[in-house]
Amino acid sequence: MKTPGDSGFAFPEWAYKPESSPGSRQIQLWHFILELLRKEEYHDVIAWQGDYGEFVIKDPDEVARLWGARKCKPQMNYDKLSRALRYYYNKRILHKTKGKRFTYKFNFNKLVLVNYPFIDMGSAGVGVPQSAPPVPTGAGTHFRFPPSTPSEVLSPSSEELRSPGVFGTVGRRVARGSVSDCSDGTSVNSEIEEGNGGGLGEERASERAAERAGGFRGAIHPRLSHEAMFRMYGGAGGHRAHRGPEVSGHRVHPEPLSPFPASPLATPGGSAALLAPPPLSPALSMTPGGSHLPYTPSPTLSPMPGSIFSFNPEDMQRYLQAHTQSVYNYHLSPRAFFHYPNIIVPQPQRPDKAIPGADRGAITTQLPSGLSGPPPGHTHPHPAAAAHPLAPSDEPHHSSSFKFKLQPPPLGRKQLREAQGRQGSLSSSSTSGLGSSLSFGSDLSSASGSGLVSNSSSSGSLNSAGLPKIKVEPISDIESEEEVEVTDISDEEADERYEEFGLFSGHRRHHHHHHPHAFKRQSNGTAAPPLHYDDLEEDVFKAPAPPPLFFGPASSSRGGPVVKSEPDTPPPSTGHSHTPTPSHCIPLKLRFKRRWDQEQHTEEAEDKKVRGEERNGEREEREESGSGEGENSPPHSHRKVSADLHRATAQLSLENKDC
DNA sequence: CGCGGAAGTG
DNA sequence: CACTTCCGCG
Repeated sequence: MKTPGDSGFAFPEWAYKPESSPGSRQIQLWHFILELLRKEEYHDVIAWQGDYGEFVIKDPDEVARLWGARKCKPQMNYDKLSRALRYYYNKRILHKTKGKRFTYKFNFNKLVLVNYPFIDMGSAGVGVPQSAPPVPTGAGTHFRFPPSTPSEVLSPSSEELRSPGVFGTVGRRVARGSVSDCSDGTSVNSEIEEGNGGGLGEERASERAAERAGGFRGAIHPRLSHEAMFRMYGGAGGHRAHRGPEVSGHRVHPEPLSPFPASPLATPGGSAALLAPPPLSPALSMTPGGSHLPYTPSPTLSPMPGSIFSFNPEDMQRYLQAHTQSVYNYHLSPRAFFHYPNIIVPQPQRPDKAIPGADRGAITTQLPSGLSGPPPGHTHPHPAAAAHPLAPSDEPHHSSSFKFKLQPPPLGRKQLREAQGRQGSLSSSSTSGLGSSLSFGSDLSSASGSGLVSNSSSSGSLNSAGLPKIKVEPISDIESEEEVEVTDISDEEADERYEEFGLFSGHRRHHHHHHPHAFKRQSNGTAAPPLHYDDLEEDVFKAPAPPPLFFGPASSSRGGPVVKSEPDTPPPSTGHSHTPTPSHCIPLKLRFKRRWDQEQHTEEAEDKKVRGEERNGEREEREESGSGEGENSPPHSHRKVSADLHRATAQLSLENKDC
């Protein structure tokens, strides 16, 4: 079988954005890896494979060599390179895919999440660079998706691209070998050329690929096209890896897993449809086969000159839905959803007997009938091992599953309700306690915002503004906790998922300084999966969710946004839901935190390390204070986060000076 | 092979 | 800071 990577998609271009920030430094390894991944020429050396964001270094020595060349470190070897990669674990940029040699997985979110609309929206106010105004472009049908970085992204020499027209340059950026060499033109480049025999610019290659894939390119502005966002490489299908075939025994996912696959559901004119393999959402990567709705939103172009992307609400809905499932499947903290305004979280389903002994439970997702999403309620009975990518022989002991409890949304229900109440409620299954549903009011974004959690599950639909809603059904009535069984999702996955939502993760700080016990990463992780919920937690909480500013009043006007709260929730206020209750922030942070901590204390291990790094940003001080005001002043954190992400995403410096 | 500490580098 | 180098451990 060929590796999915062949047909891989690439990261969105903006992911590569150099944005040489003030200290734009040298090229970073992850960036370099990304570069290699995006070039077809290197598919024999390194390629996307496996789950979303997962890539395999098919030829470690070669990769090391290339890296060494790039950095002018002739002594580089895989051992060293891998050490560097390992440092990324703590940074959460990468994960190791256990059981698969030379296989790592990007934590794409870390890198790019920032670019998500939600985030931007939210952060926009705060200082996200480039972000466009928080107002929805269209009447409410689209999400605004200002790339955090200007569209020019991709190419190294930003100047070139920077032309006012922004778009104009598409063609040009090309050549500059991204993988450039130490001395100009020589070493690495040459290698590159060798590989592709002609050296098409990276871009070019992509473009071609894109065209092949859908041929839609022309329709849209080049820069803004889907492709731009989610650049994909048409896979050359026939590659065969020279290095062990064993790599992926049987991958369930046909596709390449690169992080931002095109949307399957692309709009009619859209291209995505053309891509054969249904892309997985980044967030979903791990979800048991079939149980989740794989979906990646496909941004469409917005008319705005500033290159703003818009997401189709439906798409978003699907996307979110998918995320939601992931969350539940992988026991992500509900907090994750805080970042998504007006979303209703779908409820996870228990594994059921459907899968005897099998691994993970699949979750069924239901979309609100009104939505165009995926078929409601379809469940996939066979999420089992067979389907799971990792399941196979690689991991014999997959069976080991551990239980963890999902924490229902925080307790502050009252508060929550109140907060949310205004948002409208739909409710669906209500659970008593909160179950699972959260609704996000808005979040991080505005400083003033208040994050909301609704206890109840609500149904989702798009609100007038176009926000997607996801519904979550409560698994159990239990108020506070749910038990779910998950199979070995070891930290990796957990982390990952976690991170996916962790828009702002990155700086985590802990109150408790260190724990006596250090947890180490275990290899098959059944045992102690270190989860890093804290990150999210912190981040999430730090940023109080502001009211759904997204659309401003106007949008709300439409029918009521919809975030519904559970039946319990009293205030059905219909109509305009989003109430800006800025002051309303609920200091959920801790609440969640504690709970999750219990389960996740494993994380602490990392804390040690991370802590060191992140300790810097400690200004967390009174997070706990129940007072809501804390929430009001999130700007800093946001800003910081954004900056971080940006930074992360940014530095693509291709050029390298002489050694 | 993979991990991560420790020291060193620019 | 982001590695690079070295290394012991599993």
